[in-house]
Amino acid sequence: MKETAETGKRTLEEVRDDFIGQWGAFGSQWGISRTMAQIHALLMTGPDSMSTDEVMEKLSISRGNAHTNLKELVSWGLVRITARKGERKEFFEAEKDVWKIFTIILRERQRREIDPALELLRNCQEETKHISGVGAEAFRKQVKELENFVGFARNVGSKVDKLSYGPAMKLAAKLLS
Amino acid sequence: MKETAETGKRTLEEVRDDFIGQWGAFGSQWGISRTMAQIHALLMTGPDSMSTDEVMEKLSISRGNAHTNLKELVSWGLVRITARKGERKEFFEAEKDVWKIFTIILRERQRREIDPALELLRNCQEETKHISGVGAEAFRKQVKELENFVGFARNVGSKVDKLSYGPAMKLAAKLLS
DNA sequence: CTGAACTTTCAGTAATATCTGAAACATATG
DNA sequence: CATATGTTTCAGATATTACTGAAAGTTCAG
Repeated sequence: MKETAETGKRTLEEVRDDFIGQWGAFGSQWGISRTMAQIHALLMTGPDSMSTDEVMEKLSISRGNAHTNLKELVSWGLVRITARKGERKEFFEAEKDVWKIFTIILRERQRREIDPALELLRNCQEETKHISGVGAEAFRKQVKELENFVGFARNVGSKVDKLSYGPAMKLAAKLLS
Repeated sequence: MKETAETGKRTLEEVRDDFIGQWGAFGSQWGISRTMAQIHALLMTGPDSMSTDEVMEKLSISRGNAHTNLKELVSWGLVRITARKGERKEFFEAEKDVWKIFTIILRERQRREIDPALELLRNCQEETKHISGVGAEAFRKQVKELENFVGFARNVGSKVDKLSYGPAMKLAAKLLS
């Protein structure tokens, strides 16, 4: 926690760099790479779009790393490519609307994790249908219950995904009351 | 996908081992270690509690690894230590109730990830309160919005945590209608 | 107390995930 | 074209995380 000697106050740049670093650490606790989360934090909290070179510079990372993670963010839909007149370079700007960010991540994780998990659970039941015995019963029962729950969670997720911020808040207000 | 040559059907053990393996892979996409997820899957889908040695044997892992991850599961509250009469060893049994499993994980992640994130967001606002300029405005605005959203999500999570399965289903039914 | 049964720790090793830097590729400009 | 500018790829290097196995620690029965 670097700070100016005199006042005990840190500059915007110091606070922001700190934020970006820690946000990256959070990201890596999830399945997201540290750099991807950092770039997202960088673009999200800045006023302007940035080029690959600016991102490299600001985060002290290699071109390859910057490139790969920027494109990964674009593929998630969390970052868009924009143009600046008179410039040939690509510039990147982040989605800033938190509800949109949330639904994008929700959708992506459903697709990448929930759906395959559901399929696994269904297959396991299908394949052990014909087997009897205490072991098979225990296995099937638990897998069935997991499937019910995961399927249920998936439905809730899909529904929430379709909501926009306002209605979602209203619904939550009801829940929280 | 090993299967018996004659029938095209796999045995319970084959299907279950496959399930455990894949469940472990899902776990490692989250912040959970592969082994921890595998042990949980193993205990959850079996009819009986198991000793450390049985877990080692079934998953072909070392004693140290089995031990560490079993204790980690116990610290999460996903696994309990039980005794068997006439045996000095510790036996481990998993929580099987899916709603309980869900709320345990929810609570643990709130504590480990959401709360620290909220603190970060609050600090960042506090520390940049006094700074002006377009960069500072953009930063503060975005951080504020993130804080609102994360705080909101935390509240919803806490509320859900306190629900039991029945009421939760009812609520969800309303949401899904 | 002594040894057997069991649990815990941890230094070293292995596996995995991530990053770098440079070369290949693509495209626009004069 | 030839060159400059910008993008993409990827083999090798590095960093991070997880695992092993053996030794030390603990507990209990006789």
